[in-house]
Amino acid sequence: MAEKKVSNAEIASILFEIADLLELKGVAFKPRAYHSAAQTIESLGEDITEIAGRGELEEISGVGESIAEKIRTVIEKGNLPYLDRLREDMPEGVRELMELEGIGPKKALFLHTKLGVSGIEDLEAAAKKEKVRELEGFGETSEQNIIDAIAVWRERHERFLLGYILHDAEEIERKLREHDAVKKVCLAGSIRRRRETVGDVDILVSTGDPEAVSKFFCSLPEARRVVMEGPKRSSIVVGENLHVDLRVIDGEQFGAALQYFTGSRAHNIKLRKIALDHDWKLSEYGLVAREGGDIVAREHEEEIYEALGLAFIPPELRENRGEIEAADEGTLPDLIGYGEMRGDLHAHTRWSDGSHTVKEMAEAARDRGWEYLIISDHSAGLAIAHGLSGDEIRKQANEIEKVNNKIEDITVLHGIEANIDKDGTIDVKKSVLRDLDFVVGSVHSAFKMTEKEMTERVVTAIHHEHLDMIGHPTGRLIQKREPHALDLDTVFEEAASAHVLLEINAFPTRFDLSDVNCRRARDAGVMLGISTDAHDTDHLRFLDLGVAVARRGWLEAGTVINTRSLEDLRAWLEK
DNA sequence: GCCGTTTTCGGCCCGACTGTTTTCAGTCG
Repeated sequence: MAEKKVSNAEIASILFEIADLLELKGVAFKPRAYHSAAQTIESLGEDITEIAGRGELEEISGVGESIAEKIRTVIEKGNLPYLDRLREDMPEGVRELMELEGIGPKKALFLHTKLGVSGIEDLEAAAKKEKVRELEGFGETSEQNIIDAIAVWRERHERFLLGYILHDAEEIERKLREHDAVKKVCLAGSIRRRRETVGDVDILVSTGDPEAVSKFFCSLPEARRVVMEGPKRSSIVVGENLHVDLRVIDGEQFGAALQYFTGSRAHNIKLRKIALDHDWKLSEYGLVAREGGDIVAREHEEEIYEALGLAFIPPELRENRGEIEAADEGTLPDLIGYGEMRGDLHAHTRWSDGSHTVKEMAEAARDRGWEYLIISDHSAGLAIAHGLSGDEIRKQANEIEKVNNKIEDITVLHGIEANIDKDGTIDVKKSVLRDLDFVVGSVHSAFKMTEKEMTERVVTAIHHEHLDMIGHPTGRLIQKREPHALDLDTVFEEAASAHVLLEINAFPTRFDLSDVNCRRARDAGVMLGISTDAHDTDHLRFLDLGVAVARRGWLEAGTVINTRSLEDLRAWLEK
């Protein structure tokens, strides 16, 4: 009987809960320790069970003797008596109150003690009965704020997918840039770091006329609602309840503000500690001497990193995943650039479930300046997507040849996205595959297998003589479907030795491999390919999102096959 | 509970805002 493996997310969630419960109890400092350990583990590139197996838990930053012991207990026993005891001490539902904006541990406990509320539903009823305003330290306003916070809590529980909002955010940024009174403008926050999901959008501007710019911002046609409008800070709601905040920054402090608002929090905290070592302090207003307040750096972000003795850290790396240490040692990767892609490896047409013809897709790819486009429609096994039979694949070859004869400045290659069946076989005959330029194999069915079975399935496909790339290797859909059980270390090892590519699928719902898995793959010597999985000419723009994932995964151009010319791509595939 | 080119003990990131207060605690990013 297979033992259930504890995931990093589960361990992180347990540590987050301990942090919250300790905070509710009023314990000092420990909550921060648990919180910090949880954050690190949440974004760890390796399975924590593996690390525990090697006895190296305490090498994880923020994990010491005590937390390591608790992690081991969870892995071995599946539960944690320490957490159970904490839960007994703290009435159910109190922690839930902390999910509300404006409610922290103190207020949560106070509301529970005074009103007997346990949980958000209870609190809402009490607030509507005007019970909250009677409490010491509360008033009518804070009661209304609680009611509003509950409405927000109900409405926006999810984050937004980067790929679906980046374009709109950049449009707003562009409009601001074109405004006469705007001197500098830049996206900040998680969108600048290109996290796969984004909570809200932060835009920084410097201007000589804050009021005019704020007014312009709040009257943008995209603004469905103005949350607040002021000279320092304004906030609007666009699209499906996405909050966009504008912050007006003094031009001399722009670099410091940009650094600060780009985050991540964990990254910034570490930087501030380094600043302290120099007897400086770092804030959104600048890097300044603790005594006397002399300014060390503030106008440009680069100057702040330089002053701290660090190489400049690209925003995509600022997650406190070792980038500060690498910047200190001069070992940061020379990240793949957004302009380095030469073509797309995976796109669909009307032959299967795409919405454009081969010619239309080719022209759109050419207009992006690419050298090649691989058309890889679905195979017959995916009936729902009108997958192609062997005959149809041969007919498609004729069409592709015609398009190549007609269009200049781009080469269309003929590929297929074939299904990897349950037993690891590819659902297209070798006699057909042999004539194709590129073969992607993807799992599209029977996701619920054991890790062992799924790993065998994928590894069998990797060793198929015609297979070139595994498409969306883990099958996850962000915020929708968990990755299927798969031993990635084995997959990486086999892909590297079999000379098979793993895909970074840049479709906004996928981002598969993910940033942390890219980094693991790189470390295992795997060659990766970035592709859009476009089903529409407009989707070709997703390629840059894939580059963002790759950058967050510390990848250099050399480990991404489609930074290479068509000639070099073909040479690699020949091997 | 973690961590260490000033520490194995004594610190632990910074500043602003909000709502409720005559000086501040709590919360947020």
